Amino acid sequence: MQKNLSARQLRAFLALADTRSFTRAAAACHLSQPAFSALIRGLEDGIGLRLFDRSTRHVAPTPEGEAFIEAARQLLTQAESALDALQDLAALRRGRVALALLPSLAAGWLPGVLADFRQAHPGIEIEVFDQLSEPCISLLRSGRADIALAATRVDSDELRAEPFCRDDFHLVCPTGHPLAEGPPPKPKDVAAWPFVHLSRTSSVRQYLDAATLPLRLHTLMEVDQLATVKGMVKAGLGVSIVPTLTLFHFDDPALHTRPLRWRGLTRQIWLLRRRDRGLSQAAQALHTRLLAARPGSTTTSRSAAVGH
Amino acid sequence: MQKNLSARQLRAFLALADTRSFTRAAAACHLSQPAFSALIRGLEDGIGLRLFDRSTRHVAPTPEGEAFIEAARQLLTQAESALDALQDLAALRRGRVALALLPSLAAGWLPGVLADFRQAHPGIEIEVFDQLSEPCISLLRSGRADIALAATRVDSDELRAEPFCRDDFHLVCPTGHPLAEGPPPKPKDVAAWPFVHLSRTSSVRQYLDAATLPLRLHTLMEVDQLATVKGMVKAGLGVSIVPTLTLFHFDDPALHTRPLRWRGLTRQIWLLRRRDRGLSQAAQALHTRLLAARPGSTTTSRSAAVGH
DNA sequence: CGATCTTACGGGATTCGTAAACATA
DNA sequence: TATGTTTACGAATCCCGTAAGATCG
Repeated sequence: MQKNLSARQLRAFLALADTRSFTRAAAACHLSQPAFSALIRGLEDGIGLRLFDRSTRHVAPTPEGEAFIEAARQLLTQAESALDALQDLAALRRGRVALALLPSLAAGWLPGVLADFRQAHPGIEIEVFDQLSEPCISLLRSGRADIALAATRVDSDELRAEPFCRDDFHLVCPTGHPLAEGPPPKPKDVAAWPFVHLSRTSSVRQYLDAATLPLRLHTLMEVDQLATVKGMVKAGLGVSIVPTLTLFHFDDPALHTRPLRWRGLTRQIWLLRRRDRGLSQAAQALHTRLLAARPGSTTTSRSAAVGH
Repeated sequence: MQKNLSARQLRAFLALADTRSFTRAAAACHLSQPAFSALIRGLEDGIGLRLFDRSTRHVAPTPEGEAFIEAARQLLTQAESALDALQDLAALRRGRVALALLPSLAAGWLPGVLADFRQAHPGIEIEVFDQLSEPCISLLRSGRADIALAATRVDSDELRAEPFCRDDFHLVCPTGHPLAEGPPPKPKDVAAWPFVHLSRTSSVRQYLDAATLPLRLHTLMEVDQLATVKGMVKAGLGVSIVPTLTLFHFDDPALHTRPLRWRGLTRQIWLLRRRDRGLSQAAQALHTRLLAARPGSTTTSRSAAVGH
């Protein structure tokens, strides 16, 4: 039994049931009256049942037609609501996107991007996982995140990595500290001072160790949070080296920061996505914005404006 | 926004989501693969959103397509169930019909008709109102009955009457009674004996009075129920005259019945329907059977077989 | 006889299937 | 290279609108 049923037929049926006139219903459907008549006949033929009693002067639903009115109305409503929901997604009026990224990006750079994004698409729910690279990748693998920005390149069967931005490092020392002035400090210069390290779980430590080899920095202590680094350095206990992206933590008159150009002392941030699943429209839109506002891009985003 | 959505599109969409292959889904839809491809493209264009990510080697729903699967499945299920319900009505597998008719018809003639009808259409619910003509017509007017068989002709704006059958009258007397034999009795013959009348509320009384004018029958008593008439006559208290259709009440060796051919002593039974509303398929089917099995028709119905 | 639904019919759009081109693993 | 999707294209079908016909009040 080849049942085909179209939304137009349902709309025509309801229009006829409402107006009880082929002429008026045809007008309501923007059709000529004979075409409308054929549409109704097609519906009736498809069902194998007469839905309207028509004499030239009077049109009324048959008892069966009457019974179908409610069902048709409901059906059409649901179809339209389903399509509306889909079109809301297409138009970015609704949706959801989950982003996993490094805490440094999440705190300093992301807020401005999201502010723009949210203003453009207020209906889209955003979930942010501000985690280190490893958890970010797990979130992506498990499907809880759509996109990840992490310092680890993972280009596997499941995941696809593309370069996102580079992150340089800055020296942080108290204002007036000897390292704050003069020619750009070398590893040996920094090694002369007590150094506040970030914990090993952060990828930063690995970059530092690699870039200072064969020298070893003079470790004063290891801490987990950048805020702690700031406090220690500000108190004059030592100096530190932190990624440029985290500099917003150190915006303080008592502190001085200066860029370092040591060989190898730069890290790559990768944008990671699942290979098996495309991005939702919302994720796509956010992806576009992330790229447009990537640190170091020429496009001035609100994040840059706020940052300085 | 001209949303048109057809069941074929939904079926195609679901087939593709299930099989994840244009080729297999096209086969499932009995279409060539390019035609199927165009169908999907038409759906996507109509929505304005890509529903599948396809590379030549892999087909998978986009996140939005994924979200639509459930809605589409539900929509299609409901559409099919609505159509099935309608086709059940068309095929007389389901439905409902309400018939209002005189108690005499309801008890004697109707059961056989309904037995046949029910056997042919077990899924159709039947409601019988066994009432006198007046209530029958009220039921029809109020819409609680689809068809009425009554002794009153009502041909108004609302109701349409067509002749259904004629009903003659029989004399009822005890076996061996003088009126049981000899030439057909005339009114004056019957007037010589005590007579058991049916109550005035029955139309029978009016026909009797009219047919015996200017004579008046010798009224012994008035009762409401035919069973009471039978009891009285059987006890030898008097004789009576009853419609032929009620003769099944008097099938008793102690009683004798014989037809009367008095002028005017015949009543017309009318089949009444609403003028504003067509009959449902179930009512239509019953209507056909009522006519086919009408008393006096050549067609032998089960009612006739049982009646004798 | 007038309003309204149905039928008839020519033109245009849609949709089909076959065949060739194209793309990815 | 082989499998599977898209594009190209001619043919059949469907659908629409105009015009004529039928029917009921």
